[in-house]
Amino acid sequence: MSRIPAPERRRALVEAALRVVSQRGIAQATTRAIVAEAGMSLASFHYAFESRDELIDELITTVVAREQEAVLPEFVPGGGLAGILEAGLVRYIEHLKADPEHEQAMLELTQYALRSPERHPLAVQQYERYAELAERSLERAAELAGATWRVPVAQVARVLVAFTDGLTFTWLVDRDDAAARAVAHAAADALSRMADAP
Amino acid sequence: MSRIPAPERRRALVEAALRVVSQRGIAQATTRAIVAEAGMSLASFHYAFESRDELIDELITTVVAREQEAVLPEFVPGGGLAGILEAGLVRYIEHLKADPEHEQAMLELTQYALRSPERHPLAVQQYERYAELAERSLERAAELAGATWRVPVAQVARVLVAFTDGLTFTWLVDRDDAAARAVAHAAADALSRMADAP
DNA sequence: GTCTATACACCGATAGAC
DNA sequence: GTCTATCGGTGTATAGAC
Repeated sequence: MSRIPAPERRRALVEAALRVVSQRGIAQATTRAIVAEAGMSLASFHYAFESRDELIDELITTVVAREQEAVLPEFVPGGGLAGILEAGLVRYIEHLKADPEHEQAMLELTQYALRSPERHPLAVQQYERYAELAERSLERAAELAGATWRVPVAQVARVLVAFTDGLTFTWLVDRDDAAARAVAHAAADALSRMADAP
Repeated sequence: MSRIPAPERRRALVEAALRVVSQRGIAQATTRAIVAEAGMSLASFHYAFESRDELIDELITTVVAREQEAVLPEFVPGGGLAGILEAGLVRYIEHLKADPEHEQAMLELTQYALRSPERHPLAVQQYERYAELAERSLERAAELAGATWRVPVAQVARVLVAFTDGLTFTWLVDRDDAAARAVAHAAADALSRMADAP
C-alpha cells in the first residue's frame, strides 16, 4: 500500500474500528480485525497508533465529538410541549431502528470505558456531551411550544438522556417498537411537566 | 482439593464467575480468572462445564432466576401513587449504590448475550423476568394507593424497566445521586399518570 | 514507510499421571 | 476425580527485509 500520512491512516483505522465494533462488538474488535477491515497490514497499525488502547480512546472521543442532535424537535400543531417532545423521541426511535448497531456500539464503548479508571473520564465526557445536545433540543422544544422550563434545563436534559438510554437498551433487547413508543410517550409526558405551559 | 459433586462445583464456579464479572468485567472473566477466584484448578473447570460459553449461559440464567423485586413499594401516607412509586425507585437507587458492580455486571451480561444469536434469547428472557417483577411491584403499588391501572400493567411494567435501565446506566457513568433522584421523580410522575386515582 | 515474519503472553481446552 | 503439564490458537506488539 502506498504512503499515507499518519493522521489519515489514523482516521481510516478509527472508521474501520467503529464498523467492527458496530457489527461484531467490542470484544471482537481486535487489532487484527480492525486492520483487516481497513485493508491494512498489522504493522501499519502500530505505525499509526502506540497501542490498541490508544485507538479505542480515539474512537470514543471521535465518535462522541461528531454526535449530532438525534432529536430535532419539530413543531407539532396543537401537540403542545408534550407532543413536540414525543415527536422528537419517536424520531429518535426511527434513528435507532435505522442503525441499531451504532447505538449498541456506543453503549458498549461506554461500558468498556467504565471498566478502567483511566478511561472512565471518557465515559463521563460522553454523557456530558449527550446532556449538552439534549439541553439544546429541550430549549428549542420549549421555544416552539411557547413554554418555560421550571426546572433548570440542564437537569431536565439529564433526565432525557437517562430516558433515552433506557429506551435504547430495552429496545435493543426486545426490538419491540410499540413498547418503545409507550416509553417515548411516558417520557415526553414526564418531561413536559417540568415546564410551565404558556 | 477433595471430591466435590459436580452440581456443587458448578454452583461454586458460577458464583466465582459472578464475582469476577462484577469486579473486573466480562472481558476479564476468563476461565483462568474464574477458577482462580473459585480456588480450583483449570482442569476442574472442564470437568464441571463443557466450555466457557456454557458457564456464561448458566451464569446469566442463574443470576436472572434469583433476581428479586428490587423495588418493593411501601405505603407512603399521603404520597399517593406517584409518591409510592417514587419511594420505590429511590429504594432502588439505594440498592444500586450499595452494589453498583452487580448492576453493571447484569448490564454487561445482557450486552454480551445480545452479540450472539444463540444467546440473544437469554437477554430476552432476562428482560421478560424484569418486566414480570416490575409488574408485581406496580400492582402492589396501585393496591396501596387505591388506584387502578388504565393501561395494561404489563405495558406499564416495560416502561418502568426502561426507566430503571436508563437510571442505572447514567448513574453508573456519572454517579450523580441528585440526577438519579430527579430521574426517579420524573419516572414516578409519568408512571402514575397511567393509572386512575381513586 | 510498508510489508512479512515472528516474539511472547494468554486464551480455551485436553492428555495423562496419580 | 483431581491435579500438573501441555496443546493449538489467537491476542498485542515488534524486528528486520525491502
